[in-house]
Amino acid sequence: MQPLDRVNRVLLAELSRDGRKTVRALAALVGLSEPAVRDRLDKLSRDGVVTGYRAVVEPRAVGAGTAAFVALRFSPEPGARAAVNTALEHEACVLEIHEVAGEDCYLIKVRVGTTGELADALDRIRAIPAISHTNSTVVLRTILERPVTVQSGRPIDEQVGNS
Amino acid sequence: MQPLDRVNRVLLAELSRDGRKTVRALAALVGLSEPAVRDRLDKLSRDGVVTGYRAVVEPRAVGAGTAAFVALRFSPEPGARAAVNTALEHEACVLEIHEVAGEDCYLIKVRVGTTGELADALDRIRAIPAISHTNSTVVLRTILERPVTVQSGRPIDEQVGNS
DNA sequence: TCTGAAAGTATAGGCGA
DNA sequence: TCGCCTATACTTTCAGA
Repeated sequence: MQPLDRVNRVLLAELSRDGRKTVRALAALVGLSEPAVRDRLDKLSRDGVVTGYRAVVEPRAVGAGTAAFVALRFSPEPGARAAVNTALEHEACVLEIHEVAGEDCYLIKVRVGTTGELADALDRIRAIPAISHTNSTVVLRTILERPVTVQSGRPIDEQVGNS
Repeated sequence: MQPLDRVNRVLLAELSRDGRKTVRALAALVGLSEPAVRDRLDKLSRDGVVTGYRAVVEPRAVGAGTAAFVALRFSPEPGARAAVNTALEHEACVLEIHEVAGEDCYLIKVRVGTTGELADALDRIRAIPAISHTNSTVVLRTILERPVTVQSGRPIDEQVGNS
């Protein structure tokens, strides 16, 4: 996980905005040949810097328009954590699980279609044995939701000169 | 925003797993011609069901390995909301802004490289005029982080028969 | 729906640090 | 050895019939 060079930062910045940009266009952008860019992309994937390419879907269009954040507490018994993780990961509506500092153990993000489905999901989550307490925050409206972005720095062709 | 038919659900399920899958491969998967699939994809983009294609980047590799959720309260003056939105959106580290039910007004998700940068970001956020109160929850470890997924239902070739 | 031209991608072989 | 190059063969896309 060494720091990325400028070329890789440009490639990542570009692909995190448009994941279908062609290798050819990327090569022209960074001033390298296509095979060189292909090699870099392969390496970024192999190294786990790029974890995948995805279509981003509007949640409301696919029955996931209702979001909530749920703070969880659970007993500190050995094995409880693994059991909780497994149970939560099997819930398709649980999109994020974060271990957090503070009184709560986990903060999770849930997406479902309706408040009724949210109620059902919470029932299932509360039924997970080790979990002792949940505290839900329902999202009324999502104002911004954007992916991790990469700062590309100055464009490649300004690298030299231009004091 | 009518409900998606089975073919579109398969296309979305596939592209949300592999956003670089070729139209040809998708066409073979759903049993339609390439132009037909191309038309469907164009329409899904036009209709806003697919909002884009992106490379997913490992946050730690690009200096965004530290996450926090920050609950915000702000004065209910007219105009305050718009000012807060604008100020938050200009912070590159603010990845999500959710308007929530409950005592807090907003719940936002922040990603930065280090806890020092987190402190700086919080200082800037607290300096936004209308904001009266912040309550941060620092993420110690992210256990799961996955995109909205689409249930494809039964595979296309099982549509008929097979009682 | 088909088909050929254009665009994009993969692979092989070679060069220089 | 590694990263990059050129050249070429192959695949995919797209527009017109």
